[in-house]
Amino acid sequence: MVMPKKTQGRQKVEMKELNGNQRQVTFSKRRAGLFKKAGELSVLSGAEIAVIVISKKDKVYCFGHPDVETILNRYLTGGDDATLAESSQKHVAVNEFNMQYDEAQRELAMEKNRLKEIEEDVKMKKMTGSGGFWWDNPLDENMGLEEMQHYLWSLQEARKKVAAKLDERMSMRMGKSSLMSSMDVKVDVGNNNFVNPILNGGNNYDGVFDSHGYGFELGQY
Amino acid sequence: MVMPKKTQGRQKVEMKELNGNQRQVTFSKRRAGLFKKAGELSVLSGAEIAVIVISKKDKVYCFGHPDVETILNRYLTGGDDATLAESSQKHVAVNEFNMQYDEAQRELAMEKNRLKEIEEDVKMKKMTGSGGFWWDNPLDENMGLEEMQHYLWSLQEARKKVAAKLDERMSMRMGKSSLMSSMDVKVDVGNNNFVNPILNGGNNYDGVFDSHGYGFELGQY
DNA sequence: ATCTATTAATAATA
DNA sequence: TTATTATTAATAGAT
Repeated sequence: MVMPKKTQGRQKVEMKELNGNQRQVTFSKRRAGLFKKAGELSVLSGAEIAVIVISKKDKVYCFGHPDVETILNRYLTGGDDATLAESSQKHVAVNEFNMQYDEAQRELAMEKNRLKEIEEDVKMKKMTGSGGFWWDNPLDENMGLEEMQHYLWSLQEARKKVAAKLDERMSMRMGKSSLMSSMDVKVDVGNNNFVNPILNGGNNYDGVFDSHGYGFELGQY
Repeated sequence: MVMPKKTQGRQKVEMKELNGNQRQVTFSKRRAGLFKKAGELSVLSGAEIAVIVISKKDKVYCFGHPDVETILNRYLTGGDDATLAESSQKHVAVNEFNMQYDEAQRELAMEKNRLKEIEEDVKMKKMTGSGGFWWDNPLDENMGLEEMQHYLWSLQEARKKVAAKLDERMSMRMGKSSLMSSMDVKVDVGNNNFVNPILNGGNNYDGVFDSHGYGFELGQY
């Protein structure tokens, strides 16, 4: 006797923004999962971790071990006994990483497009069966490839130049940036009403998180 | 013929602090997993998420969408910040693109291998000095640099604002300021001696400093 | 909130 | 570090 399956089980999910109830449910489930993962990583590796999630409705949920504030402080100042100078260096470097990362994005996109063209070119040439492979053809028909090679080489050179100039410019500009300007920022902490401690969902992990006393959330979704 | 199992497969792991190499490996793997989860949750639910991880050796790793600073600011102020929003909004689009970075990274790796094969077959062809292509134009890289510089500046400003507010918060909580004085510290950017920020994988992507799409790492574990 | 059938993450291994 | 693969863990869909 064959019992019909009770559910289809987990289905593969596209990584695109969900809507309506599905988004709500997924948000809750995965947020819980994320906090659990953070807690586990913290325990297993002894690392300090803070996770801040702000829903589309501006509700704030967060996890932190030992607690969010401490970690943010360490993040902003660069660690235990680090000076701000050091931390600033780190931040600048981090930003450099990000920028180079963004650049890499463009490169990636371009390379992928380039490849696609090449692939199609190859496919077409092969299908025509004009005798020999496409890369044995005269130069004019190889232009795509030539460009590609040149492009790859250029990319390498450009990367080096950008890295060098970026470093150079940062030294010049950032060296004299006004740090005090931010002191004018108005601080408004009046509307921070912390509420109930986290308890990431009703899963069996409450014990661990609660006993450690880390994690809490602000409001509800 | 029965082949002995190659591995025992994943084993359930006790939730206690690991040591030595095992901790190192687990930290890397799970940290990557955590960042990936954060990115997925961000995409699926449209939430803004920041994850900060500080290893036992005080190395800072973080993930943020749209970026850490913006989220910390929102967390600390409990509201939207027009100035911040504006400065980081520009990169939201880029970050959206970053969402698929992990995947794209693998695709790129594969495509690069294919490229290498192709190149192998045309290695003999000479590079004709055709007069240069658009990507050889130095103006392009300069423009990118300007954009990056602006972004860098924005993030720096954002960081300072966040730092000021966090300090206020810490003052309230602990009755003393831990950051205020440090705001005077001179920032020496020219000295950042960052060593090879590991890239994910043995791919040739020197410009990429994070394997999760939208985060970045500081140093090594 | 619960219950499975699946997919996804990852511990062990090479 | 990177790749494989056997398992465990997370979770999508349905109740």
